[in-house]
Amino acid sequence: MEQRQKSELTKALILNESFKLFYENGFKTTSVDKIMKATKLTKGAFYHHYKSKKELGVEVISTHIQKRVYEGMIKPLYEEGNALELLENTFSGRLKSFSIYDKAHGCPMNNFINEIADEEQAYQIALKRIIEEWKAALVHLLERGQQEGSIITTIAPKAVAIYLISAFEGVRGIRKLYNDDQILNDYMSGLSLYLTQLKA
Amino acid sequence: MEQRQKSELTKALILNESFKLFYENGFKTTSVDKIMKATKLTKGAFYHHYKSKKELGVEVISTHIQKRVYEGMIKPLYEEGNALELLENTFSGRLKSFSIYDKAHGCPMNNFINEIADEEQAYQIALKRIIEEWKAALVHLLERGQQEGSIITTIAPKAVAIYLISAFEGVRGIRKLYNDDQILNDYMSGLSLYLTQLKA
DNA sequence: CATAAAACATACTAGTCGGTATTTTTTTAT
DNA sequence: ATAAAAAAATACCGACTAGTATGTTTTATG
Repeated sequence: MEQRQKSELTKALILNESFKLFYENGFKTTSVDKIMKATKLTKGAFYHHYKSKKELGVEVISTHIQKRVYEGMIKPLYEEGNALELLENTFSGRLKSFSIYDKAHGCPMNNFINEIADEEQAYQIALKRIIEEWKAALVHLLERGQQEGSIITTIAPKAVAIYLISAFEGVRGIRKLYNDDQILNDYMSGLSLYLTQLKA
Repeated sequence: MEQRQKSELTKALILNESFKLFYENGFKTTSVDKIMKATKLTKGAFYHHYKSKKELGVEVISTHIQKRVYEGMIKPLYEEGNALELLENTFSGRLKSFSIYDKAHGCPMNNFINEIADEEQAYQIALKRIIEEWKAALVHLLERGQQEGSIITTIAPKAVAIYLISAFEGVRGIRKLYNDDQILNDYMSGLSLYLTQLKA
């Protein structure tokens, strides 16, 4: 196989396996050994491609996690249609699409934020970038709704955006404590209510 | 000193120091050694009072953290006065009261939830108890508001309660990514707006 | 085909982890 | 005073940690 291609394939393998392990067991307690055991490669291979575990952590965030949030929560916001319906469909729809596995382990981004964001600026910056991208998409959509007359103009889009993101990330954590979806249903009722009140 | 008193003092010391370290550095990466170094006692003393680190973790949650949430977010909800004002004062007031230290490290409960709730049922149960107590207080207050005619009766108190808790815990995490309070101000605007829309 | 570089493997370090076994010190009850 | 029990200290275990040093194999290029 071509060298460059092989290298990229290996890095992708490491990224995939480490994301999975970070998601299931947390960042700190997932050792480089465990990751490389999952890839069926060795530690030598790891330190050939990454200079440290920290570098891997940042890359997992800025590629894998960023992409995941973008696909699930940001991209749908740029579609056409009624702004409030789009919001409800995106937030509720995402929750409904989660598997038991996803529900039990919460949001990968939120897990990172709460586990390591206060320990290393590099993580902080990479995570902040995702939130900012998400916030920008929400603000854009809310402003569009206001311009189109479907959303009341008395609200500050930025404030609503932060409140929406906060509640979503919050409930993703809280769901971990329960063994059923009641809490998610309550959240979705709460969300629906909130959005209704934004209707012009 | 009386034996029983001394024992309780030592346990309290261990609880205090471990809470602080868990809060600052996380549960998993805070070792028993580090905790006991902070107490200026030894590992032998620790395992005399606790049978495992897990037992300590559960006790930190069900005493220290439970009490902290109760004092800051639950107890104030049972005071007299307009329900919506009480809600705004409690949620916003709490955020405003946080020190830089508190803001940088997020919510101790939320940190535990996101770090270890999916790994051990004992933690899950202890944490769930806090959320349930909080939720019950919110539901109680919202129902009172409805009865008194200050809150619209078209909303489901349980759903609003979960949405309020989720957003609060969510923003406590997200704040970690920033070095200023802008995000908290946005959250508080969003909250204020939300509560206004519940007004009868 | 030779040579260099990239990709990966092996073996190791010094330190940390939760937990245990054993001993010493302190306190309490008689 | 003394024996029993509680509190705490000391020393240790095997497993694990991030990272390094030094090999070997594979691939690209002259």
